[in-house]
Amino acid sequence: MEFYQLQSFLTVAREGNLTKAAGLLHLSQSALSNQIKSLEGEVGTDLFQRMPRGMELSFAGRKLLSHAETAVRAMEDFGTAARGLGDNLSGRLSVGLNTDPSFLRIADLDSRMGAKFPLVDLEFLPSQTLATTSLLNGEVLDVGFRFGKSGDNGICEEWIADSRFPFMHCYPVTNRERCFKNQLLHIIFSFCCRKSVEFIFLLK
Amino acid sequence: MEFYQLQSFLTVAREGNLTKAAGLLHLSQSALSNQIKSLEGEVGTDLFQRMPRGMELSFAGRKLLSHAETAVRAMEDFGTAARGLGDNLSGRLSVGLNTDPSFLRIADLDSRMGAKFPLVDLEFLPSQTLATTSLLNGEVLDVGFRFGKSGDNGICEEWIADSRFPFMHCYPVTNRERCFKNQLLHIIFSFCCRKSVEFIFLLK
DNA sequence: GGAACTTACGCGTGTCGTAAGAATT
DNA sequence: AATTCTTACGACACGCGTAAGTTCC
Repeated sequence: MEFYQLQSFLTVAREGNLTKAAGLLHLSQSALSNQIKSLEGEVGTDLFQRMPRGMELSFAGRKLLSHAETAVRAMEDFGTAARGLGDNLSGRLSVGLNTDPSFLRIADLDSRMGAKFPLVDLEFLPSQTLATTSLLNGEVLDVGFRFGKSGDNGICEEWIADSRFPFMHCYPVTNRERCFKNQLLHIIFSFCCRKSVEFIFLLK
Repeated sequence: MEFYQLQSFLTVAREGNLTKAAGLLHLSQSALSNQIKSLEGEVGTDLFQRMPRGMELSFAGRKLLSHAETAVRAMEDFGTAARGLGDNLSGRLSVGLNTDPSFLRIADLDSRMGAKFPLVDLEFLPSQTLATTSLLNGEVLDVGFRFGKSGDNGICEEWIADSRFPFMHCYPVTNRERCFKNQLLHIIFSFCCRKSVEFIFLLK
């Protein structure tokens, strides 16, 4: 029984729909379906009733929902506490800009990052929407903006135009070597979350 | 950042010693070392000071300890709540006995299991200590007692002679098909935990 | 030498995504 | 036909253990 399973459980319960939940979690339907099934296996009971129109919490699911919520909140608290004392972060992070920096409010991002993380060196490079993907794959960029979906697999996309932008769920980079950058990206995501822009934040 | 990492963090912090913690968690030194290092990577700071005599919590580690404790407790609460409503468990579980059932207090175990899980069919089979391992591997037994260590890899052993028997940590079976039996084994473990016996409970 | 942790490396399990299947509207 | 969830399957990443390497007592 792992953290990600409980997160998935909550998301599916909240959305009442596996497909939508999978989208929010940046997961395929089948992967999420398997996660839930595996959790149900460990619990020993079904957590959802499979309806023709989606997933509805079962009796056991309703019973366990609050426990799952507190557990997930506690885990997230650990994460934020950890990130809170990471003020000694340092390093370089290359950000690709596909359009006018002022439109992307880069100055704002830069100053807020600089205030909070003086040792972090943000490097901004121009990168056309169509070039961003390959620059990410070539390790030239760590992260970048683009217009519209890329479709490239292995790259995590975040709509920053959507008001319900789930930046709590930006955990695409899991390999150990990138842990450092992961944290910075967490922070950048939280800065970049805004409602009125129609591009995508890319992360390999 | 996953549940097992926080459990490991707590155990190492409590023991102040990676080797001993690895034993309690049924893990190799190196695996645990990697877990801690990976967690430190995500957190962005060292959690321990590596002393010649063991691991000592760093400043950040002390700061995060309480958060980790509440998170782990919350996750465990979820697990116990889940197991609490699993009273409709049913199925068959084969238990190998290497010696006198009365010495193993099998009647006690059986009656308590029967009271709590009337649909669970416990099957007790004789199995010499030396035969138990192969019977487990041959899927004849699901679990069995033996004297002393087996040394067979892929089989999880639990000392039930030790008063500090960590039956909170019996999570060796992870593949999906065995989830059901996993739960029963959890329960059996909690029943079998006693202080004055000198054999080992085997679990493939 | 012994006890501690880290690093290197091959292996296996589990999770992922793609794609096809089943059920319902 | 469209939407939903499940199943099958190949692929890859991650965590594991063994064993060698380092450091300190």
